[in-house]
Amino acid sequence: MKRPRRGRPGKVELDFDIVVDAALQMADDDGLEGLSMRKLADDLGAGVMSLYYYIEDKEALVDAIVDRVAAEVEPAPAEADWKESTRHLAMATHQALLRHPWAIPLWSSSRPGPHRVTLMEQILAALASADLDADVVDLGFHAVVNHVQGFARQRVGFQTARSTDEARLRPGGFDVDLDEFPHVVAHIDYHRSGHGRHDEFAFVLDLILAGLERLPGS
Amino acid sequence: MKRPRRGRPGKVELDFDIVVDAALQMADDDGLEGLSMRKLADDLGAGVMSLYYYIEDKEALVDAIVDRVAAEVEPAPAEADWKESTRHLAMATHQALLRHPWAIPLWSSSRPGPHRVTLMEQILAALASADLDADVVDLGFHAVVNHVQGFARQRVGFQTARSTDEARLRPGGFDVDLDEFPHVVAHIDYHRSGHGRHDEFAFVLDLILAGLERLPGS
DNA sequence: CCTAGTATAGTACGACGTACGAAAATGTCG
DNA sequence: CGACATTTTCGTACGTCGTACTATACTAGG
Repeated sequence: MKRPRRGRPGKVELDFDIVVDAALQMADDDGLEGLSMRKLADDLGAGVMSLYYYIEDKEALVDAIVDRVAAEVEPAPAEADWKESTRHLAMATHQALLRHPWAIPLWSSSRPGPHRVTLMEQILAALASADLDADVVDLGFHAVVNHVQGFARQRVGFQTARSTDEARLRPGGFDVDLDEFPHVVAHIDYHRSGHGRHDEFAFVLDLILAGLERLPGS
Repeated sequence: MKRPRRGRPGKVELDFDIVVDAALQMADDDGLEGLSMRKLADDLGAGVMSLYYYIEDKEALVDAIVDRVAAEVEPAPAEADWKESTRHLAMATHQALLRHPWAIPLWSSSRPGPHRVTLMEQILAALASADLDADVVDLGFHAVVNHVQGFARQRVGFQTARSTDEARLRPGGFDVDLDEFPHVVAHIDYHRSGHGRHDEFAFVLDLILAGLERLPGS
């Protein structure tokens, strides 16, 4: 059934998608810095340089797995109005980023692939479908995007700093005496106590969306 | 005048601050990925391993130069009210990040040093001095921080993508056909034409601050 | 003078991304 | 059927990186 292969036979048959899938899995397991070409090839049972037949270089591979994350964000239902659509897209993006925390720092920095551009298009289209000035659309777009990325970053940042053991084990070069920073302590406690925790993300998101309507542009 | 040195003499006298200063300079010149221990030692005319007498490892060094950036943010004048203070801190941070673009991705991810904690404290203190609920203080803090970081990232992102030459020279693994994404094209054009350019950062910042007052908490 | 502490470095190891080019299969054409 | 181009795989090797280990040279204190 398997159509005969073309080139020189290897231990396994490779493929762009196979390579990217394995890379995504490895990033999910070991983080971004745990993703190396050599380990990836070993995982696949292939030679290192075989990978380079399908990808330009490691940077392109990383771009590809980031775009895979963007592909996980499902479009909003067709009948949704602009606010529901934007809300849906923001929350779906937020959840995708939490599933792949290594992607958070790359979300806006690396070159966007087709799926991420599609996602941008959907958000912009949703905002444009409201009766808002172009200024307000632009503003709202960045507000939403910043909120998604900023919140995700803060969330995983606190997550890793949560286990006080690790924080003590790795005091770093600095030992900041927190007693001198009462507001910072209060802020940390606020989050620790799970105060805004329930769904702060959605709450602030709705504030942003509601705020857009109030602006001069309707 | 120069007090006699203690240890084995090297070609130059080292020091924590000297090392960090040179590292900061190198990051400013060549970016984060251009900062290597070897080049840093060469720059200083010292041996590579000499650096490790003053710093734990490269990560700690990076933490240190990020904190230097935070140190460049001057506190708000004492007579300013909460809104003026927050505004001042946000804008000063924004400008510091634009002076050191390599620091933007690290701003929230790496372990905060004393100066960054001090900056957080100042922002939180400013917000707390207003008559706002704790919820609103928390919300406002993250809104401001996200805005600062998100805006800086977007700014330098567009800056590098600005020269259309480079964007064409490096088409990457993807070639996204922009014709299918009219809203994205419009959005890019909007920014290209320098529309919101004048001081969009401050404009949106003021919107955020004004929005905080309107919330149930006064 | 001797010992402890301080400061500087050379060497070497393992990991990384990847340039280069050889090699083995299949397809096409005479 | 044979010659050649094309497609795919991969071994080797180079340069770079962070840094563990160790040796060394100086000063201060006893």
